[in-house]
Amino acid sequence: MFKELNPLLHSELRLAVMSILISAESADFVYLRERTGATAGNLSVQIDKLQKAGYITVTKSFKGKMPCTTCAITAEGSAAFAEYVDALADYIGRKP
Amino acid sequence: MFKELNPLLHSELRLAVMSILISAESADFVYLRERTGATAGNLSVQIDKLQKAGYITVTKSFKGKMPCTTCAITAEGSAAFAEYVDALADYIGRKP
DNA sequence: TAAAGTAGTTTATAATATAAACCAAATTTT
DNA sequence: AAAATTTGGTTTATATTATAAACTACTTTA
Repeated sequence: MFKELNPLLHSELRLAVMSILISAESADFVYLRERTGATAGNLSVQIDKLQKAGYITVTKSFKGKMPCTTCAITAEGSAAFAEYVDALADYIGRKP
Repeated sequence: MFKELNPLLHSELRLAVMSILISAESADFVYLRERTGATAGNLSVQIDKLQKAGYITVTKSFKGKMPCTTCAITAEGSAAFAEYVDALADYIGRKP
């Protein structure tokens, strides 16, 4: 009955990041920090986990002279997100 | 944009328990353990947390000679669950 | 009556989330 | 141009959480 909830996605901040990237396709560190309201430290750690899981790609570049970290969702991340949402339906009683 | 996800409900097992109690109104320990697939120890701890939060009531009795722990959702628990589901919609992009 | 099962609780440990402290480079202020 | 501040992060320490393993108390079965 209850499907397992992917623990990598079952985290408030990582879920928020994935949620943004699902519709934005690409977003930089500062944007993600502002949209989620997270601290930079926390965001840094969670981005790292999502990247290591292969759910997002992280690209480092410069915008002018300032460093810029850009994140984008991968096909794998997109699929995992969809699966998570589907599993959640069991718990919250809303069929997708 | 992203509402806070009630950390008491944002837990796989506690969410499963609440989900069952939302539709069952009352369920005993063994039933909850079987439905969720959780270990008795974990379930015991999580039931305790939900009770302390005022989200469920826990009644101890005997079925024949065997002890029986029965859980039921409270109005407060029901409201918190609804609020959690509503907040989740922000993250998973499904309006309730 | 000994062994095995039931219904849990307590406790120890592993995993997680989070913020605080830090760093290097860029920018602004004096 | 030196000092102070801001920006864009990372690392690390700590608090919280989840979980299983070990335990208790009692019951049933062989």
